[in-house]
Amino acid sequence: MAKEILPKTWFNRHSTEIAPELIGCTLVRIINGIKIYGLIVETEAYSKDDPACHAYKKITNRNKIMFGEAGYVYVYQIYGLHHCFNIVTDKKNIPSAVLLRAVEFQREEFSKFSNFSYEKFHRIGSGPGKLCKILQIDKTDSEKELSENSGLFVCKRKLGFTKDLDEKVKNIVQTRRIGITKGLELNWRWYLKESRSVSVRAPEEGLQII
DNA sequence: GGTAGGATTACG
DNA sequence: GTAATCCTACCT
Repeated sequence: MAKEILPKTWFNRHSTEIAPELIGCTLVRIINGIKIYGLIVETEAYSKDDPACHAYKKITNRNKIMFGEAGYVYVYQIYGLHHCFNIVTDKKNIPSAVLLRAVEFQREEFSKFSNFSYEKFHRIGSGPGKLCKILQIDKTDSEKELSENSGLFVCKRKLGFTKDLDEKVKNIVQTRRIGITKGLELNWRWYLKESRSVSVRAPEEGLQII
């Protein structure tokens, strides 16, 4: 399992650069002192000048964290029911973030969840709301810094990840974002094609690949 | 002070 | 296809 923590400075770039690079990295959530590891398999980028971005129009109390420095957490509630987990990217005053849309758990992680068997719940992290639910992420986590201390951080890809992808003839699909009404022309979603935990697959899967 | 609608999910 | 469910942003 990956253990090298990505420093805050790693996120200090455009969200469209970060989002595909986060595929294959590991989100680590600490609950009651226990580390739960989820492989990041689907992300979306949001940025300045992007009509789908919550910070498109102006700074508000909700979105202000996106205007700050990279490596912080932005969580918001949607449809009154679900939470979405984002990592703030890019330089200060350039509002942008990457939405984590799906994580995949190895079979052994399931012993850390009570009442969730691998057989029935292997897609328990396949959706932005679902991954927040299983990892107990909510608005109280918003504006925290990614760190061991805050119980939320990201580890870099394991050695050989990109090489493995090359051998499988590229395996990251780039396609349209989900659930938005504006900015649909931007293909700012990326997912790991081979993952069983992708939330929504693109009909054109296999055409646009990295 | 009121309200439209949303970066979703689960179920039929 | 659509109900569930509530906060935020934006309007008066």
